[in-house]
Amino acid sequence: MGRAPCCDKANVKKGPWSPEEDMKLKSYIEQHGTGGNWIALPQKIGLKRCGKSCRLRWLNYLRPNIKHGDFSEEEDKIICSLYVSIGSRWSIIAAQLPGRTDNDIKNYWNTRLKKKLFGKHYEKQQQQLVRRGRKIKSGIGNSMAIVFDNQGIYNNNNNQSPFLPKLSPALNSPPPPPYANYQPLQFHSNSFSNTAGVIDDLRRTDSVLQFGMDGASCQPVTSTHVGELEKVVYSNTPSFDDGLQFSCDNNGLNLMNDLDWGEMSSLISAPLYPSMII
DNA sequence: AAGTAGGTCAACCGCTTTAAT
DNA sequence: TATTAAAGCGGTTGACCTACT
Repeated sequence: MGRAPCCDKANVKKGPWSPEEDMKLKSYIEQHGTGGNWIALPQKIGLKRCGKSCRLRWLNYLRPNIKHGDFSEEEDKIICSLYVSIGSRWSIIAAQLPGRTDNDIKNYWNTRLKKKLFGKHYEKQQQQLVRRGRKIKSGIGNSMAIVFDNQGIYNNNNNQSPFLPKLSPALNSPPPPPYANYQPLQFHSNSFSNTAGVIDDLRRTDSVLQFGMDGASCQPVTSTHVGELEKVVYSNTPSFDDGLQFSCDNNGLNLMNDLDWGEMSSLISAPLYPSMII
């Protein structure tokens, strides 16, 4: 049995809010607050709206100091850098931008910023892939859709976004054997420093990312070492089903546990991410 | 001028998390 | 500690608008 609905669906109004409804909700909340109970609010005011709808309307439109309209260059940068590091956690991103709502930022990202950042080429490729009905694997966390394509590689190297880190020199030259036929992938973080060792087995098992280095078997990764992963990663196994495997250079990783795949994936910068269609 | 395609954004849906009991 | 309901959240939808043919 499903969960009970939060309101009587048959008796609530849906769709756009009228100015009268806005006024009722706004003036009530300004005078009395929400009372800590959105569900009860519409009845008190005499609005035929779901409590959730009232909450959304207030948060996204009616509450004071909401900023609408164009985003500044500075805001763009904040959104992009946060998206790259934490993915689509809009409420967290919105918390860094006073006056902006998560819904606004989400819409802005989906309709404009993504294109601005990734370019038209990326959009077109996505559309073509969908049209061709090819299988797109996008399961890396919830943040970035990664499409594997062993023919038409998307490479943003010559048109790189100012919001993303520069490619490491290694990405501009062919990968060394035995990865000559593999596609370079990139992890990035602000805290790269020295490099040491080689990760030769990196895989996801359930929600835990694991890798082994210098011939050692897979072990879980600690989040404290995430930032130390080296930039260049070569994919050799386009299989998400039983673990995505990479080989890569790394950076002094040794203690490993409790890094979930979402955290890891947030370190992957999609525009630089050549991929393979399976 | 009319029809169509694409873009935008407010609002909804349903799942997850949190808080109260 | 378990259960329940509300709040929070992100993905998706669809109405409206604009640009293009």
